Amino acid sequence: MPASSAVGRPASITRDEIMSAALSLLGPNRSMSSLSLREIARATGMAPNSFYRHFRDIEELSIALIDLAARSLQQIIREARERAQQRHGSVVASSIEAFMQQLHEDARFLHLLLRESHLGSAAYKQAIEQALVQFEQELCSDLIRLAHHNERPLYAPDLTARAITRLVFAIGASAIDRPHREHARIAEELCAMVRMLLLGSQQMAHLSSAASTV
Amino acid sequence: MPASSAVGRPASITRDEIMSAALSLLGPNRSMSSLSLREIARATGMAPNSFYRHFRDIEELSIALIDLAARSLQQIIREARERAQQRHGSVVASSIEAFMQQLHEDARFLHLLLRESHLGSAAYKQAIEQALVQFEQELCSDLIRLAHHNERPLYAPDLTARAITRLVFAIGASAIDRPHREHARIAEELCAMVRMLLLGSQQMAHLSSAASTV
DNA sequence: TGTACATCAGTGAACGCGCGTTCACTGATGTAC
DNA sequence: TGTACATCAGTGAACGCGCGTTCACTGATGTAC
Repeated sequence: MPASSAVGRPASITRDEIMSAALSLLGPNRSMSSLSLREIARATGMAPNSFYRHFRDIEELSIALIDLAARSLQQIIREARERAQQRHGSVVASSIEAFMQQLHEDARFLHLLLRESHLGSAAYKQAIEQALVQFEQELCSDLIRLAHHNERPLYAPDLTARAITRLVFAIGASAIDRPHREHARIAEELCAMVRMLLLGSQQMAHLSSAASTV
Repeated sequence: MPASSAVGRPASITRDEIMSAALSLLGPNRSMSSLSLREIARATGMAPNSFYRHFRDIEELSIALIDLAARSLQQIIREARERAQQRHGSVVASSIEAFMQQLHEDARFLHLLLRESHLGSAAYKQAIEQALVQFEQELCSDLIRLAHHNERPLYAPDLTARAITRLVFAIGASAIDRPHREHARIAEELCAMVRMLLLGSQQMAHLSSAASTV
């Protein structure tokens, strides 16, 4: 797998094509770790050994897909938040809405991030964990900004952000197996859960500041 | 796999032995879905085809293991709660403590419940989902009892119980990969997160009852 | 512009391996008498 | 108590299969001249 070079025969199969083919094989009952190299080659329409021209092994492909999925979801949620801020709507509600919308439209990307968090090689798990931590951090700075704006401080914003992220991802993961008509209800419940976390975090900040000023 | 009968040669390999062998193969990088029948037979010390005398296939074994793990964890947490009630301690804190203790001692059972929730066959996923729902229900009735005792009602106790269960399981799942020395900190953080949910739920109950009595 | 050439993307054939599953069997056991 | 027998747990050998990986190759392409 040499670095792309100007000399020699140019590639007619692209990394993207292989990644799309792999993605198309995923589904409610198929995880990345259950895909074989030959299966991916078949879906791409190439000879099995051609795989090696593009990726060292399936793990490398998996990690590339995780990165793609994480960037894609992050972008979608970022856009949703910006739209919400412009309309002075609820940032939390519209993020969750965007998240569930994505789940509805095509679960494959989310599948990757939500349901394979704890399988596979150390490197693979680390790639997913890193993506989650990035979500947490982005949410954390949003929460701090929001808390400042509302004049309602939060207790340990990082912890709060992590709780929200993990909860949304956990509930989202189980929502993939539910029929579409339940998704609206699940999104509402998820909003209520996140509201609990935010209200509770505010309450804890209130309690601990009251204790420290006595 | 006939029902156990009084006639004929009695079994010298037991279902339990096979289940233990399978369990012993699990670990941070091995999930049930990655085990082969032959591998399990090897670990049990039997010929591969003997497997069929005890289980129809690996899925049946997986589901039996899920049931065992769920019952075991449920028992441990039930005991922790009873002990806490006798000592008038925090039911939530001691449940989480018992949970993390179990994680520390032997992650295998928890591994099964926490990390394979969304892989494998429909029947397998359903078995895990059912175990989670049972946890939620048990926690829900505990929360209702506790809320009544404190005279601090909760908003949608079932939703609150689900949020707590899913959050604890999600954080627990990622804790398996962390070194032991971090477990105490993670347990504390988990307690804070659960406190957020409970305080927030109380707050929401308060707000909605205030709204309805105006 | 035309041609020779080096590069390297993609391939067909082959390898050895571990897999799930089947078959016919062996022989230990409890039961009937 | 002793013996013949039916049952059935466990097995050895074999099957065909899909797998990851390797090798030597072909031939399309861009570059140098």
